[in-house]
Amino acid sequence: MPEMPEVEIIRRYLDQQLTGHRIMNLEILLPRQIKWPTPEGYRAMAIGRAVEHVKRRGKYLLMELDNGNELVFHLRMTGRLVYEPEGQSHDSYARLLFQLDDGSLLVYGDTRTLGAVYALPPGERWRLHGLSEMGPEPLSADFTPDYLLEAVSKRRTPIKTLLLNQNVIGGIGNIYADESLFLAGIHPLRSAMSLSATECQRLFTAINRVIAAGIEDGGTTFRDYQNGEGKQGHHQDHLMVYNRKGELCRNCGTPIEKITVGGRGTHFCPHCQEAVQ
DNA sequence: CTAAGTACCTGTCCGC
DNA sequence: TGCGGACAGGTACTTA
Repeated sequence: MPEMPEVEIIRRYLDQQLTGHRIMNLEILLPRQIKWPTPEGYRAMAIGRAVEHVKRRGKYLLMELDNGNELVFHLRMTGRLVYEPEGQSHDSYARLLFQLDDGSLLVYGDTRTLGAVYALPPGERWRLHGLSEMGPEPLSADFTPDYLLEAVSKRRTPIKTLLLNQNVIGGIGNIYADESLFLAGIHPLRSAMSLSATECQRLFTAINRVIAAGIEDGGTTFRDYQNGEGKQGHHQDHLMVYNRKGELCRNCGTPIEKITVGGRGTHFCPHCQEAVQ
């Protein structure tokens, strides 16, 4: 469900609420959500530890503990992390309950149970290839027009598919990929290597603008996404193409089209996004 | 190596 | 109204 902006919104709130608090107990309602180590090993690594920081890398949330261990969460499609000051879960799909030292509760909920939860000792991030091999993320110093140009130049895959490849760029998901390509005026089926330097520069700017706007608006909520307070985002009110099939382009009035690219639903304006070359 | 297909799950929506 | 199939903010694994 959440892409980088949504995870960042969750991170900011949890960092504020959890920092300095100690995990007193952990109730594991669905053991298979814990991918590493075993559920028992996970409990041993988490219980009794205080949270020092909540960080993020791409779509991963990283809770750094006072013994150097990290609790890692990837929410995939329907995962959510909600902080409950009153200590009461309101999630009918709660999978993990972290009881904190002040009686509050951190609830990991996940309808489709596709999310992945890990606990890592220091230096063990290599176990998570999705994390250790992730490319630079939008709005970071490593993500530059030159980097994008280089990444694009080697690949024949559709540009939309490349944007979703986390090893190339970390954090972009289906919504923000479609929105970025619209803003850059590039058709999602264009071969990555066919982009000119100018188009690459436009795409670079578009990605950063779209991701920043998503964060400013508190994320995008269609169905499942909620922030650390259990509230919705607002960016769905500002989308140009995503989930707007048949509706009129806000720029030119042409109906938005939906196709499949790399197995993912893909929305674009056939007028504003130039044809495939 | 890249690419495509499949698997993991449950809920919702659309068309018949 | 009821049913079946397609589809959903994602990634990892297998096969070609």
